[in-house]
Amino acid sequence: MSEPVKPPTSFFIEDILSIKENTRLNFRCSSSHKAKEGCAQWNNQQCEHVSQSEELCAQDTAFEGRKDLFDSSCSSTPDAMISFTSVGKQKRSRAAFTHLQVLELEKKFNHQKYLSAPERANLANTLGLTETQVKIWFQNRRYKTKRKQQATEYCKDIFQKSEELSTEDNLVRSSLLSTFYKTYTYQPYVYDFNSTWRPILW
DNA sequence: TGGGTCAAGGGGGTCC
DNA sequence: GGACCCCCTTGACCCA
Repeated sequence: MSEPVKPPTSFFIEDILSIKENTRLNFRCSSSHKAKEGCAQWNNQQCEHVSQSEELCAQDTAFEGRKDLFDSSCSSTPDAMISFTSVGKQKRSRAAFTHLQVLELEKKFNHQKYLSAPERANLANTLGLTETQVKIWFQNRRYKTKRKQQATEYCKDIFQKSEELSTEDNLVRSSLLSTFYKTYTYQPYVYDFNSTWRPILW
């Protein structure tokens, strides 16, 4: 039951896309996509962490991407988004873009934060998504980037305040601020951006 | 089982 | 008034 291990080879996104064009019909499907979603999420995170090194990300995931292209268990189209419960009630299901789709979207997003209508149509056609899906993805992606940037700036500000509190009277406050800074890095949305530093839920 | 993630829903604003 | 945007929420899914 041991499969031969294929040595990794280098290739380009264009190569993958050219394969995809030949397998477009297999790219659309409506069956279970959990494994693909997990892979897409992983890839998305990887791409964010190395957003400035797309080639590394591409190489790291391209082999899996090829497997995706030949795998008919993916789901990313509106056709696959509505399933039905036993009582016939419509149940909304979340489309999971393949990591290749996410990779290309991220690549485009790194290049430009906004798409014109023709660019969006072209990208949607290339990736086998609808224009609405591409538009919404870019909207969500911009918002996500903005939130992360806000969190980062807020962390810096708080950390500076904690650094400035060096007198003995402020040791407690300094300690609290430092603690806050550390926790905020991991739970930024618990806190209120708009007012003085305080947890929203306190 | 609670929390994180993410595609999609939807309100409200702007622009042409 | 349609298209697009930001912003926030919802619902499905995954994981520790």
